[in-house]
Amino acid sequence: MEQVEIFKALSNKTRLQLLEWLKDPEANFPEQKEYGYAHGVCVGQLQVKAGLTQSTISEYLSVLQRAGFVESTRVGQWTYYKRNEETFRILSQLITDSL
Amino acid sequence: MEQVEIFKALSNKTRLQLLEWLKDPEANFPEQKEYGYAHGVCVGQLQVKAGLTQSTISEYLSVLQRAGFVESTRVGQWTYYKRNEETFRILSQLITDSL
DNA sequence: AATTTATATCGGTTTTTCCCGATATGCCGA
DNA sequence: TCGGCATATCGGGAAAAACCGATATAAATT
Repeated sequence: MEQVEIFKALSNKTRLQLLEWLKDPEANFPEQKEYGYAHGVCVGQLQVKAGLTQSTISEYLSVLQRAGFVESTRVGQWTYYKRNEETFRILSQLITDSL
Repeated sequence: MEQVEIFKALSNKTRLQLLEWLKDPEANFPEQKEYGYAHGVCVGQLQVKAGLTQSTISEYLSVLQRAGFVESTRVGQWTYYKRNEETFRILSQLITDSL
């Protein structure tokens, strides 16, 4: 992934918001409590909270995934997304080291 | 400055290139040796090296300045730009702390 | 097999970004 | 004060991004 693509992924308010929400699924998505948070949060919950259409959120999650900020797990008919903290650490390091 | 604006400033190949060149003015802009590097590199040098028009580079430097990545100094008819390392440190910190 | 539910993908409209040429501004030397 | 040089700003065309609604796919339910 190109550096510039990484930053593009972060250049959108909604996408930043999704990443922030995913920092604390329990607090931000209590509706999902009965299903657990092991693999993160499913697309539908994120979509409702963001208030944009399903297609848009799906696309945004895909952008974040291509940049490495989230990973997805398919469970039955649901796709769960959770943060990949490693990528954030690497990015932080990249900024101090090579930017 | 909004977080998203910071990342937008970094979402362009040429702007990232400018920041990289400014890390080592002596190595990347030997033509400017006789004028010194105290205040960084002047717009014209950056423009020639980038191979885009003067207006584009001027605009890009302005974007980087608004985001805090560079600062400018006017000396006679020249405007010199240099990196503001503090901003990079803050951004790196922001990513580990709040992103 | 048919229906429902969750997500992904596709095609299109609007907004934003990229990058240009032309022009304005500001500083300098003749 | 004029002409020239460096930079900034302005207006615009082309490309990309931000969304949307419609449709496709895939799994679960009947």
